[in-house]
Amino acid sequence: MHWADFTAEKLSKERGNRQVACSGITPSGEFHIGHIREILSAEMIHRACLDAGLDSRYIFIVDSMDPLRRVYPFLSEEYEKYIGCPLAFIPAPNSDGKPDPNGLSYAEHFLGPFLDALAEIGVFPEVIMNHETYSKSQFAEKIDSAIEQADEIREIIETISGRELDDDWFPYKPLGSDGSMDGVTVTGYEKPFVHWTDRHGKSGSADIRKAEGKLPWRIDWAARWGIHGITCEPAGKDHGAAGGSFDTGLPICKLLGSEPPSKMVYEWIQVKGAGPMSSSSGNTVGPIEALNLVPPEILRYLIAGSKMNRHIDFNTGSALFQMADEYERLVADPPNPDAEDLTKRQRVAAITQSGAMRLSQIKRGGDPLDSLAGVTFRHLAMLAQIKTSDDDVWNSLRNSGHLSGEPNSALQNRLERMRNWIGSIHFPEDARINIQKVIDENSRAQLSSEQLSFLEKLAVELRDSEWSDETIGNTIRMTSANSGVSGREAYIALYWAMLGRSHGPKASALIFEIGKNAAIELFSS
RNA sequence: GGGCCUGUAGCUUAGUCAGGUAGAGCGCCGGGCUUUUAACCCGGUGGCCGGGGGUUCAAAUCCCUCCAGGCCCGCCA
Repeated sequence: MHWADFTAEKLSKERGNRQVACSGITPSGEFHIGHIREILSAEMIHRACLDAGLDSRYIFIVDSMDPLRRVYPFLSEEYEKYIGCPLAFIPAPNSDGKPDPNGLSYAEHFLGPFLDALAEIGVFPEVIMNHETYSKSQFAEKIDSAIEQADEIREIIETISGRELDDDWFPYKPLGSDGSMDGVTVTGYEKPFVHWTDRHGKSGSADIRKAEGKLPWRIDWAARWGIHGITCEPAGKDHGAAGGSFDTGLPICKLLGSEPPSKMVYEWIQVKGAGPMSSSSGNTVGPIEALNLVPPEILRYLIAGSKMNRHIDFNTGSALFQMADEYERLVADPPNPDAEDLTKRQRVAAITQSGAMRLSQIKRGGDPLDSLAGVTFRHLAMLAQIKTSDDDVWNSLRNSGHLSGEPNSALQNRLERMRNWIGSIHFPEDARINIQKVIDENSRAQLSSEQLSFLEKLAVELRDSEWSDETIGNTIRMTSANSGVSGREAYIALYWAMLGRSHGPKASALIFEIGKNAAIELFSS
């Protein structure tokens, strides 16, 4: 069974009909591909719950109340003064990394493009800005409860995480006079006010019914489970470590009077750049960038097709061919769990694969066949490189029998992404078609004298040839017959001459794209 | 130091939770398509399931142990 369906079944038994799946991310900077797993793990479980007939919601909590922790490399020094301030209350950086007082908040700034990317992969969460949950007083009861039971919570955190808390530790962090929660000391509590003095010597009171402070992370997380009735929240492996925030969250959530979701941990996505630059610069791949290269259903399949506890190598190099082709193959020839002659294992595998395919669809319940491009990624990569216009690509596919009529949106989408990919540093070099200007020494060494004379003759014949795919093909055949080289040898010679390899895409189409003068120059060189 | 995960064919892996004769894709090899779209079709090669021990009629699967690799653990989501 697919992990999402398995989880849905488990949730149904444990928590009944009403389910709330949740993701949570701090918008401290650009979102990256790893966040896609956070989102999709929960969203796919949500979909599986719906498919199982459960009443399910999917919420995405944006940790907008979290403070800016440090001045990140993409920020200017001016952000120094905002350290410790909630991301919802400070200005977003402009293109120079300077605070832009007229723009969006820091949190919104980074969230917007991410939500756009999510829409492209068919994810439409209920977005909850955590600072609003604070300002709408929804945290108040939990905060009061946490303060009243501060000793118990301290005990839980110290015992389970093995961490020693300071003597002045308090389960609520008020904002000081400058809006920062750094350097603020709690001096007392009179419901609903937490009294404080800050590092500037000023004192004041934070109303727990407003966004004037927040719970520390470990308590915040535990509290929100209860506030939103969350039944499932897959967490990154960093939370999953023994004594981590998941482990302390479970008892704290109960202490605050709610039932926590059961622990669920997903592995991380690692970016192994195929391009030479990514290893040195170490830059991450953003979801928007990823979507420019990878068709959305295939990005979903990356997550759906991997078990939660396995790390994923996000590879925009040659592995992308493999992943895309695997998806294509599955859609074209779907596994049939009902087939008679399957062993138990094969049946389980078939069910799992069907689930992965179902969950990979952009639209829930969408027909996988609608996402069938009908061409392998590798083949499309070749055509995209030798055909400059999309119409020529479609024509070529019609000629080869891959396409009848007009391309569907999935195929158009694939080609668009493919062109982006080819234009990027991520496209694998060995798939790149580099047409030689002259026959290099290495290629020449591969060729017999007959083959070389064939090329010379071809150059002459082409001079008077009409410039069409078909005519060029005929000219090749005619010339090879006249030169006494076999068809096979002739083509091999052409590929060595054009590409420096023994194989390649259809030669006549390639010569057509090279153009008459360049081709003649090449073959007579 | 604490903990998690992984180790199955040359490569990527399914199957491990619910034990029942090791599956797939890629690659490779051979053949076909009346002489090449990196296409397509057919067939084939290939694995003491990391090592060892235990439980069982039966172990890739459960238990113990060892080896190897990856990762997480600063109130930091």
